Amino acid sequence: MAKRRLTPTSYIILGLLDLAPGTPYELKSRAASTLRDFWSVKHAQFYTETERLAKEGLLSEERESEGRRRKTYAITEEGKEALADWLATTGRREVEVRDTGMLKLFLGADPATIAAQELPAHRAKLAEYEELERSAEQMLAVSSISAVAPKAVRGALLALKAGIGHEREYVRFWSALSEER
Amino acid sequence: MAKRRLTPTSYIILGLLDLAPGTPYELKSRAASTLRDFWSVKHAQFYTETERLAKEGLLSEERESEGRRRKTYAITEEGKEALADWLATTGRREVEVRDTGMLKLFLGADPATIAAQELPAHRAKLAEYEELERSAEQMLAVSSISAVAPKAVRGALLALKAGIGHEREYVRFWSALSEER
DNA sequence: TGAAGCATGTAATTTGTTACATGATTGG
DNA sequence: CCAATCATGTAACAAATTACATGCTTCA
Repeated sequence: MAKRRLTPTSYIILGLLDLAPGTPYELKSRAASTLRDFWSVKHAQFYTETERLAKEGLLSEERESEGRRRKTYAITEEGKEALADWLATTGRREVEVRDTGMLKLFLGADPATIAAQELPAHRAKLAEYEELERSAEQMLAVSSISAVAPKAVRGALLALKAGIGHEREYVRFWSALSEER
Repeated sequence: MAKRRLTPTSYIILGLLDLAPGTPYELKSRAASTLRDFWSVKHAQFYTETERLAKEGLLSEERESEGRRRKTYAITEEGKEALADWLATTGRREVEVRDTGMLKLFLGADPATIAAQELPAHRAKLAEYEELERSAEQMLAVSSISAVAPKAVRGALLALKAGIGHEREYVRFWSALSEER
């Protein structure tokens, strides 16, 4: 079983399955919102990548015997190890933005035109995040829940806070460009 | 000549060639720093993608007859049109972050561990950007230059300013997490 | 003068994306 | 009960990443 280097996509799947077993479809749903904003995975990948990971022994696979014969995956010990290793190690880092609006601006597009499209989108995203944050914090405020909340839940909230900061920055930035005369 | 949908990578190449003709290797160099931080292109792509674009008539290709027989590409009228269209249209937008540190945090890694790696990297990036900004602004301050500066130069500066804002935000964010007890 | 490291490409492999299909549910 | 839409998956295609090669400079 040749050890390939796992991709971020692999770890996303491992991480999501570390919370609970599920079908590729469920994973796709869990990955919707928030996570997709900073590392999107197309739905077909949940099928191909789970299969690969299962073949490598990092996931176990169980197929319904009747009906739709859905496959449910669960993380194995080996999978947990791989995930934990990656989370703990301080290896290759990478930060990249992939923002089509910014790219257009960079390449010489008219700032006001782009801003007109970007500003409302970022405002909306910011509002969405703030709403999410409110409800998440209410939940965690209930101490009985926060006591058992897995690391990843805390992590998701932190990432959300980061997202809010960046969205504020985006709103600031594109606002300034909208007003350009 | 079937019209495929061009990718951001295609437009990056078109945009860089819109400034001046060049070999794939030169393009790679132009794309280093700044641009790569928000849309990275691996060096092999500069070879394969220029070839595709040339085949589609968006670039013209000229090969040295002696020596290393390097290929120099230039943007064609058709290419300029394609670029301008894309820059002017307000189509599909996409914003994605692709930040391995944030992803680890999201998936449950220990915040302080990640912060210890991220914070210095972002501080360094911020310093680099600020330095770049200073020299760019000095250049543009010379009015004879700024008068002829192409749109893309202005755009690059704006994108740089955006980058600075985000790096500040990153520094703020990871600083807070480093202090966590 | 030889090693290191840029410059320059191509090929192989892996990933990611798009397209296609079809069964199940549910609101109207 | 029918049209959306959600759920579920596979297959084909395109793009990106990694590996492999090798000629040129340059500096110790």
